[in-house]
Amino acid sequence: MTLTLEDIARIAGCSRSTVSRVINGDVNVSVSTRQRVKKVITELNFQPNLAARGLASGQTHILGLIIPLGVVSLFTDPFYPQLIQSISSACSQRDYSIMLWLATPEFERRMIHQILFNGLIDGVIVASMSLNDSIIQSLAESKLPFVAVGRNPNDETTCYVDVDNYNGARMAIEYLYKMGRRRIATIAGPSDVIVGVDRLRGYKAALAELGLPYDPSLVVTSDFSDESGYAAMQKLIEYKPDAVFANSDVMAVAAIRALHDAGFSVPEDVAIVGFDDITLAARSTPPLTTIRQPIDLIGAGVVNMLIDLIEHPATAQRSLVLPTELIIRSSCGEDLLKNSE
Amino acid sequence: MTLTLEDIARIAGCSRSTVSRVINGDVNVSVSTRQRVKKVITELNFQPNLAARGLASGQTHILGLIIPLGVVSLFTDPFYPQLIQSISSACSQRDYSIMLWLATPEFERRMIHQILFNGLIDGVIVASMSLNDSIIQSLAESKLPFVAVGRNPNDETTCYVDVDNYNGARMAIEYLYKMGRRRIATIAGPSDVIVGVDRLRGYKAALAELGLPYDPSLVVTSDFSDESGYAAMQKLIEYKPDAVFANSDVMAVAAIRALHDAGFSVPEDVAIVGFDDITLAARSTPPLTTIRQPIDLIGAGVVNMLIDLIEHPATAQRSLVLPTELIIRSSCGEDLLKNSE
DNA sequence: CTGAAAGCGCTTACAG
DNA sequence: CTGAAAGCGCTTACAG
Repeated sequence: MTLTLEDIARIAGCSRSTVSRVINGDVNVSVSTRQRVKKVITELNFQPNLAARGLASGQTHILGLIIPLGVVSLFTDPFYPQLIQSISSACSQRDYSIMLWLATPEFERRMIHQILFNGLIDGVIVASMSLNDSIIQSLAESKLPFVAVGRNPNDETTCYVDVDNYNGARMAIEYLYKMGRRRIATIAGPSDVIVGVDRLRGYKAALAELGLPYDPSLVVTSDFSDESGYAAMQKLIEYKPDAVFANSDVMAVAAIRALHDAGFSVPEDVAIVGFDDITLAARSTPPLTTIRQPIDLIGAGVVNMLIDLIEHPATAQRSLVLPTELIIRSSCGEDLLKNSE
Repeated sequence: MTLTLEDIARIAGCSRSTVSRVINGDVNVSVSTRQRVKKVITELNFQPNLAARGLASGQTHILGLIIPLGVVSLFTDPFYPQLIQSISSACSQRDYSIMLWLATPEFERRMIHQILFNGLIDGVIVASMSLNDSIIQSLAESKLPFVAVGRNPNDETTCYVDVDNYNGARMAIEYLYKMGRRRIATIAGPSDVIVGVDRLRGYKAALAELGLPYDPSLVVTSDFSDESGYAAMQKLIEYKPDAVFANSDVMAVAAIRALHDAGFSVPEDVAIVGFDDITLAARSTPPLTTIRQPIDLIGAGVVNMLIDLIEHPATAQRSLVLPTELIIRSSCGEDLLKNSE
């Protein structure tokens, strides 16, 4: 039932080698033969068997996508689904398919092995957030091309695509300053999560530039979950910040809830800036001012870089750092500012 | 560098056929040979090449997962990420891998073809929500085993795993009745989405059983998005319902927001029941009473059914309908009830 | 520009 | 219980 190269060759009146050549865009085929073969392929809707192609050529046009789930399921944050979506769409555009591994600790070792040595994957994308990730190490030991979503400051060989978290955080703080806030707190990420570290650096740098004192009691650590955002804000309240920069929109919204529950209002008492610009941000009450991550560009960037790496094995580390953008809504009282200007 | 069966055979002192047999659990291998081979495999951490295995045996141990994204990105609802997670975990347990296709309309035709005829997939799971889905039709025409997440009343051949949406909706309405509500509205799904149709049937059946009149102005259609939940509630307000059963938690939370924004309180003025029991439900203000879908069981059910189908080709339609559960929190005023009892 | 042939790394009758 | 051999459907030097 299923067609093979041989069938197409017979019908087009040529050899299997020639059909293979036109499929793979080899230049050594006469124009007339090429047209004839292409016509047959299209009419019969022929699809080459990828297992056979992979075995013969070593290229499957399949990319692995590994998302370590860690302890807290990061999947409750819409950022990951959107990232998967953007990677999936970029793959389709480049005519690649994707195999997905949600690496829970329990299956991690077995999975890694499967992934690296099953000969089915041309390269892999790892959305690893933490320093010293064992997955990255295993990947590095294999010869498989891979690129990480998110940089790792301790790693000078892994190729990555990242977002400018440092400057994103700076922008947030500078904006809060411009809005008249002076006791600016932050709900930071865990210290082993790189985006959190970078955003905290940006926070501190901005305070220094603006001549604001750095007060450790205004920095509370979280794990990016809604609950920890809520709890962080509760802790912060006693230190009376007039603004909070949260490391994610999910936590920013949780912080707003914590403030409301404690009888404070946003932005009058406390201004809030989030990070990500997920759909939730525009719909919160009040709508959230936030730092947008260009998720579509991350997906496209990482897929293109990986395919490039597969086609032209890299000698040096490659990287792409995408800009963030301040999206002004009303959680910092923009309206008040406009009126006073 | 990468090991092959031949390498293992040489080291273990037997033929490649024998190694293949122990890997595949063939009984025709002596105990001593089996042990010797297994030892070598373990020590060298040998992983058979899946492309070669797929080509030779026709079985790749790879399952396709297709999620049609449709017009509205269903990915903003945490239900899908959780479903992916549960399917992924069930696959790992059964030692299968998964290829993911997020089928946007633009790539749909090409993808379908790729998926069906690339010879790389043993079977597919489709999380299709709509009637007359062209993907299901293409799948049915191919000989590839597949199972759907969600039943299709017009289709008596496709195997599926579903949740008891009909009785879930009934439970919701009966509970609202028990809480003293009599003007019970519903934020329904689109008419071409099956879960919506089933829940609407359950809603109507419950009204009939309880002797409540069916009032079409208390039924508003939505598309499962936050926005449409909000808009639906706004429309409903003029008909003065004292309770609303929303087709998803996302919409239930949006409805609460719409009520608050219009000056009503929940549950005093209007009681709300959602559907899904995503994490958001427990954290809304007030915490949401909802109908829980057993997402983990859906994932395990669909994966096990598909693998079973691959191993024992089915003659008849198979189905699995999982029970839903009423999770009582405070959006219907449970506390009031407790106090009055 | 084209075809015959070898080979990718497995599985699986077949023969013993 | 075990091995030699054919075959899965492709790609890719090689020869012409």
